[in-house]
Amino acid sequence: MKHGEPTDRVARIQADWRRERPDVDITPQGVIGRLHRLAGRLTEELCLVYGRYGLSEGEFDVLCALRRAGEPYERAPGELAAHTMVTTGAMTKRIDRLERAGLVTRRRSDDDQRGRIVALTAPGRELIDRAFTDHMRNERRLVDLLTPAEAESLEAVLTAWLSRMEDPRTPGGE
Amino acid sequence: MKHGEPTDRVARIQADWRRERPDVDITPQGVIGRLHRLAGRLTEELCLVYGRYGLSEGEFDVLCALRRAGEPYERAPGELAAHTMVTTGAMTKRIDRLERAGLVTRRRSDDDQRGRIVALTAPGRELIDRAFTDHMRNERRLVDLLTPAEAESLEAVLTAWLSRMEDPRTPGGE
DNA sequence: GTGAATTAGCTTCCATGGAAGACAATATAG
DNA sequence: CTATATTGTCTTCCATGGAAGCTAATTCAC
Repeated sequence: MKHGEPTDRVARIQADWRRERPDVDITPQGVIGRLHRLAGRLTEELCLVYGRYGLSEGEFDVLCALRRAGEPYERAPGELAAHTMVTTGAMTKRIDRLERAGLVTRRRSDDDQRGRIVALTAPGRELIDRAFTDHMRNERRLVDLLTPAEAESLEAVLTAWLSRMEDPRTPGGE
Repeated sequence: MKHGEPTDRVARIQADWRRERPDVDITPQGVIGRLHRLAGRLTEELCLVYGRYGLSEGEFDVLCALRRAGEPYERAPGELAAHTMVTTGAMTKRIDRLERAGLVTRRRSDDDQRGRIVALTAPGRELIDRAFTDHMRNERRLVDLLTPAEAESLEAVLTAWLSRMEDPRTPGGE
C-alpha cells in the first residue's frame, strides 16, 4: 500500500474484490461506491436539520415544493408527487401527515372536481421558511469542506453525467 | 438564460428558489442536489441488474459481503450488518429471505453459542458470482459516460469530501 | 465462583413507500 | 347524448427497514 493514501471503506472493499475476483474489473466502484456512500452521509447530515423542525425528509420536500411554487403556495397532489419523485399513493400519505400537523390544507379544485389543491397554511409557510434557511446554512457548511475549485469541478462533472444519463441518444450498452 | 446551458431539474429548482427566497444563498444545492439525483438514478440502473438475478439491493449486498469474505464465505450476522450499514434487526430479515431462497445457511457458532454463522451455499456462490460480474459490467457502462479525466477527478473529489466529513478534526460548523 | 453488565441475534411494532386497483369526475367517440 | 376511455386521487396490501426491547450466552468484578 502506498504511504498515506486514504484507505476508506470503499478502498477496503475494492481490495477484497481484487483478491477474490481478480478476473473482474472493479475500478468503477471507486466512483460509484463513493458517490453512494457520500450521498448517504450527506442525507444523514441533512436529516438532522429537518428533524429539528419536526419534519421527515419527505415532508420537508413537500413543503419546499409548495413554497417554491410561490404565492399562493398551492399545488395539486399529482404535481407534488412528480416534483418530489414519489408515487401519488405515497404523496397522499405525506399530505395526510402534513394536514394533521396543520402545515397544509387540502380542498377540492373548482374547475375539476376530482382534483385537489394542497396549500401551505400560515404556520406551514413560516415553518418551511425557517427550516429552509437553516437547511441551506447546513448545506453550505458541508460544501465548504471542499475548496471552491473542488466544488466547481464536482458540480460540472455531476451535471454532465446526469445529462448524459438522461440523454436518449446516449449509448445504452444494454 | 444563457444559450445551451443545461437546464436540468436542479437548475429549475434553483431558479424557483432565487425568485422566492432571494435572501438565501442556494448555491450549495448545485452540488448536493445533483449528487442526490445522480445517486438515485444510478441506484435505479443498478437495481435493474440485481432484479435480473431475483435479488433486491439489500440481498445483493449481503451476498457480496459473504463472497468478499473469501473461503469459506462465512460471516456473523453482526458483521454483515456492519458491512452493509443496516441494523442487526434488518439483517435478520435479509438472512431469513436468503435462507428461504437457499442462497445461504445459518448455523450456531461453535465457540460462542449465542453467535450464528451465515454461509453462502453453492448455489448462492454461483449466483453472486454471475450477478457480480454482470453488475460490474453495468457500472462500467455507467462510468463510461464520463471521460477518463472526468471520472478520475470525480473520484478524487468524492474521496476527499468523504474523508473530510469523517475526520473528527473537521470544523463542525454546528 | 456468583451476580451484574455486556453481547449477539432475534422479535415486535411502527413508519414509509411502491404497486395495483377502486372510485368519482371528466374527456372523447360515435 | 350516451357509452367508453382516461384522469386524479385515494385505498389496500405488501415489502423493507429502524427502534427498542427480549432472551440466552458470555464476560467481568469482586
